[in-house]
Amino acid sequence: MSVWFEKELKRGIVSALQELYGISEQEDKIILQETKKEFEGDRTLVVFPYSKQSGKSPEETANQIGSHLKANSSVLASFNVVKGFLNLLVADSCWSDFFNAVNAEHALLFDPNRNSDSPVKPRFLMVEYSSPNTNKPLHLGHIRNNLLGYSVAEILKANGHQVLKVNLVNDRGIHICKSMLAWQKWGNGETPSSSGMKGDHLVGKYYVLYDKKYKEQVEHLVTKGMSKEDAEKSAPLNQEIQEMLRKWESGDSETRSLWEKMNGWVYDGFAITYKNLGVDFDKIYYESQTYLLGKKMVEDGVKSNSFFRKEDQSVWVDLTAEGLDQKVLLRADGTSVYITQDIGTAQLRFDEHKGLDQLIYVVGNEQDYHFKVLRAIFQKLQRPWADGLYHLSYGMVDLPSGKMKSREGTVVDADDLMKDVVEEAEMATKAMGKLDDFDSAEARELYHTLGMGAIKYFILKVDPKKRMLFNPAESIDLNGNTGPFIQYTYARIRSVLKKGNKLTNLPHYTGGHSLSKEEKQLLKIIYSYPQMVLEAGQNFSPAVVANFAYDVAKSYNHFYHDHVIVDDAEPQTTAFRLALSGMTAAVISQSMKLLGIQVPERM
RNA sequence: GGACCCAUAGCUUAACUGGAUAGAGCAUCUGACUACGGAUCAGAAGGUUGGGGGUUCGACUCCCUCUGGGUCCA
Repeated sequence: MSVWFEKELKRGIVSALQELYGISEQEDKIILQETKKEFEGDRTLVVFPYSKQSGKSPEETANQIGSHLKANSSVLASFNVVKGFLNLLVADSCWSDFFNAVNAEHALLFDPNRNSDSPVKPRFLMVEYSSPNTNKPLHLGHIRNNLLGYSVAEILKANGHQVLKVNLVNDRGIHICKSMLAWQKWGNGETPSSSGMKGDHLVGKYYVLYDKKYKEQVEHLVTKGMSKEDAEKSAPLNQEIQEMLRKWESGDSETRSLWEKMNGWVYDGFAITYKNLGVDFDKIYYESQTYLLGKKMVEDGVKSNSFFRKEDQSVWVDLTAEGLDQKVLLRADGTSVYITQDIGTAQLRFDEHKGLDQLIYVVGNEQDYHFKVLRAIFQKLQRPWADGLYHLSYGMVDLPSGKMKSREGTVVDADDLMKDVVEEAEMATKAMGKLDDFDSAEARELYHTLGMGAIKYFILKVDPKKRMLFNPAESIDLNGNTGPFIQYTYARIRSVLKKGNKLTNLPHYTGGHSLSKEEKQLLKIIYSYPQMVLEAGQNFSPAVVANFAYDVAKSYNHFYHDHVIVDDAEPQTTAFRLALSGMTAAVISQSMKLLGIQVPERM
């Protein structure tokens, strides 16, 4: 397909370098960046690196390459040189050809291999995200995790990969027992239906209650003269909780059935939260089902001398050669630690899914060390897939008041937060009085779309690696660089298209429309969609997609402001602009979909 | 004690992985067509990219150091 001028430019540059200076350069090594707005041109070649080899000044080198290109390429309209920057202006026909090709074949808009000779090799990937504990409800930190995981999975799919979304539920351990014990002692048989509470919140309530009672006991002992450390150990609740964990591990039927009952409540609650968040999973793993495999693997590792046992019977791995520390894998009493179950889970996944290339863990950056260790362990065990373990590490969400602590109740609850932003969207929409003929169900759906659009965009537009600040007291913005701004632009385009569709005498666009500055700018951005998806996939960054969607919306609004789209007197221009609007809407909708954000037809 | 991460305008943040005059939004001030949707658009003001040194034709980006914040490992 001749539409794709970049290849031709690169080819031209390669032969210019060869013929002018005898420099052999690979075509895919040539980097053409977008020309900055202040300068004339579409693509820029930085020639500083070549000027050394050419023996000429940067300016002269750029001029020579430019002239050579101009003489040998039909896609180049003109060029100019500023210092060592060679700015290339592409012929308008390139953009028109692109427009016509997409107009005829809509799927070209999103084809990941559209601008490239070497298609991305499809891979088989697994993305683990969410990973909640069953002792408390989801909070703000989980929201970032869920949105990131879901979006990254969608982006990778858009790159042509096969992707499995999985969740790992931390459903066992001492913290789970705390809620169970507190409920048993003080719950009086309370259930989600008897209390009207969401199951995860109910269980979370008893987790907090346990902690409160436990602290009271410890304090009481301390006032009697015991040291804090001893008090923490000998508090009656601590004794009981240890006993409960032992019972659980030995499979005591009463403990197990309480555990199943309460976890069931939590799962019902999570299901609602996940639904509201709009995330889902292809498969759910439970630590209670994988930790034994982890233990077994650790024992096997001792036999094969990958790990070693200390006198106190605890098992360790020595990673000092890899620049890490020694790390416990099994405690002296034989109980497993965090990483034990991760070992089992990873092994299970690669056993279950033959051909899995990469396992991507979406987990906060406080676990950076943990995942370095995990990978080093599998390298030590010589698993061929060890290098396929990838930790997608993201920054914490900070509150103005400092860190969230669930035991102290200083958390931003996920359900509350979603409710708040949806209400915020409702108030804003009502204030604008745009509800016209919405019935109440439609209106509710719209509030949800807008509220969730606001919070999702707000979180995803920030580079995942960076920690971000979230102030729940200040309501989420709806104007400017926000989800609703993009949603608004989409709804507006749909509205224009509707008007255009009513025209009875509208011809099919046959060409000949000469591009205005704004139209060309919009086309350029639309053109870059596959490039953007590729970059987002390589960096595991929804932020790239979010910023792109904003650029598209902004660019469209600019165009919209300066041009009349539907004009009875200009049928060809109208046809062109309607088609361009349709492409814009499609690109916005698709980008937002990658972020897990819906776009409304009206708002 | 050891290791890792972060710092950009009053606030929230971009910067194509070393390129041109560091872009946006919010907040502030000024302006826009009797409208294809004003949740829009145009403009003003706001920066020694935490401080100092180094490498380079060129540094927010790489190296060293200091300061401040955060995290992890015994």
